[in-house]
Amino acid sequence: MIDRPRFYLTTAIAYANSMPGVHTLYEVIGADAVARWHRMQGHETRFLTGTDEHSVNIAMRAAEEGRAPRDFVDEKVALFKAAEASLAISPDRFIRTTDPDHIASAQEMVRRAYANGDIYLGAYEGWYCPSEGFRNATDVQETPRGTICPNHPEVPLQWLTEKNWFFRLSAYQERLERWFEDHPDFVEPTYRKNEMLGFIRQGLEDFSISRAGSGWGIPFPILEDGASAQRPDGTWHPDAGTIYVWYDALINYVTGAGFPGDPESVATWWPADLHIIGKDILRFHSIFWPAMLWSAGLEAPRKVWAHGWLLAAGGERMSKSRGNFLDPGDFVRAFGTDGARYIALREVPFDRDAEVSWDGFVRRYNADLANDFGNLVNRTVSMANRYLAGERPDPRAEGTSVLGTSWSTTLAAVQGRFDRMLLHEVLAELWAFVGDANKVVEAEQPWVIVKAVKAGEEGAEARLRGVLGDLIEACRLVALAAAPVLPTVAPRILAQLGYAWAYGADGNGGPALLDELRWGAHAGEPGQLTAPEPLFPRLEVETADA
RNA sequence: GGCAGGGUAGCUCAGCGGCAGAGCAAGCGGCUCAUAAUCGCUAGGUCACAGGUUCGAAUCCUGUCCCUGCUACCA
Repeated sequence: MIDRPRFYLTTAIAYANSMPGVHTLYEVIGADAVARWHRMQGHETRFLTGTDEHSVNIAMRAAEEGRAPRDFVDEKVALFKAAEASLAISPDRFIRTTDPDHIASAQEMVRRAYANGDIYLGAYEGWYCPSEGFRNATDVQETPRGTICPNHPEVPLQWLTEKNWFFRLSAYQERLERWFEDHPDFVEPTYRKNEMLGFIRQGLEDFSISRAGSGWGIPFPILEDGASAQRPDGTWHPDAGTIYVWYDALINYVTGAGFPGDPESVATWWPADLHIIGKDILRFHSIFWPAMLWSAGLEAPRKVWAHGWLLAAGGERMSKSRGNFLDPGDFVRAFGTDGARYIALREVPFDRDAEVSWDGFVRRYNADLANDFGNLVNRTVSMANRYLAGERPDPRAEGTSVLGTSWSTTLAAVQGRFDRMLLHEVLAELWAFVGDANKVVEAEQPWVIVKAVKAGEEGAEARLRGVLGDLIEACRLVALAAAPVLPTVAPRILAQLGYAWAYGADGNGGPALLDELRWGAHAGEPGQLTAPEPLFPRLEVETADA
């Protein structure tokens, strides 16, 4: 048990069938910023992300390359981990659905649902592609030659019936409606919640949770007669089939909390505070998932947040097959770890889709990071070095400083936006304050004051120290408040200002962030600034590529 | 088809009965601490289209045209 607030958040697990794109990592970047925001506040935080590795599709892709599925997904997982490392993503656990504890977890969830009477044998029917398995009715195409699957147009589809286990979702209809009513913030943004409510009210059907055969998946733990499918030698009976990939995938969130082997950990970490997911899988997370949990005697998560998407020019969804794929390697090489994170979270509202472009990214980087903030830190450090020999003066008292007054409203707004998951607005608030600081430099003109100091004018020295103290404090506060988004640059800024960095690489271990974010929190402590060093080198405008 | 959301400056968007706004991009000027930076000013709009309600409509109502999302087992 822990004695401080805990926060358990997850991303969706990424489907390990190809290399990651920036549009996929956007969700992880956002979740990482939220995780760091909680860690820096001193909350006991658990941030789970990972990969979804089973399914007929993945087995097929591996077979196309003549490789074993495990070998195939290992390679994809390495690509995801490398891309996340380059973006300073800091999961407390990177979970894979092929992990042994997850396999045990998914099987236990099936057993519990069975014991609760929520699982029964039925027949699943649909269009079956010999290469890809059952296909969604909306994905198949009618042609003169018959019904085909777009990925394998040469092979006619068969209408097949398969004996499967079904989950009694219909039994949870009323409870789900009540849950949505009693927890109006369960799904956000609100318009997404309304879509889900509409779906529930249409009437819920049971869904299949197993597939026949011992393919690439977690062995279904129960035989048709209800007996355990595990054989004396520990292997699983192939006749039991496998757990259908959705029933497998969602369960990673309880595995990550320690289910089922560590009840104390589950008591600490479940229910999750937040699942951050894409809008395309909201139904599974907000309707199927709570029902699955209730069936197993567990609580529903506290919040599901459906974020928007990065769209290419013309509003097209980004994907590798459309050729508008944005490679995370190019992205990080161009903008740096922190620049890439900032741009992604600033250019795309966290609650909506947005069209993005390489030119837009460059403009945003130059305007916000190189010019407004990077240059503010640079000119501030430079002036303190030049005019005060690098000694750090205190800021003026909050009530007597324009910036001190402005900061109190900024901080309140930042907190509110963070708590409502509006990460783009968090940054907009902070950068409005950066603009205030740049205006203060022009209004007070330290280079004029310093001449008055040299002329021995009374009060000039105090004025100079006051202005520079305010500017240094403004830089410290913005760096700290933006640290969840700029985790590697923030410590460098504090170092230039003569402050030690008190937090670990993942944001854990330092003083409570909200104390640090008080105007003048370190007044009276002597400090020495270092030589100025550009943080975000300005980029030349490039023509669109990537 | 049904339900929901949207169409406002070159770009991204805010405003949602009371003088059309912000940021970026563009042009001009100031300043020199700074990363060709920054500060100020300017320009830029049939608020998708047509009708209606109102003293007054980007905002409310009706219709039309576009765009997007949801409408169950690819994940």
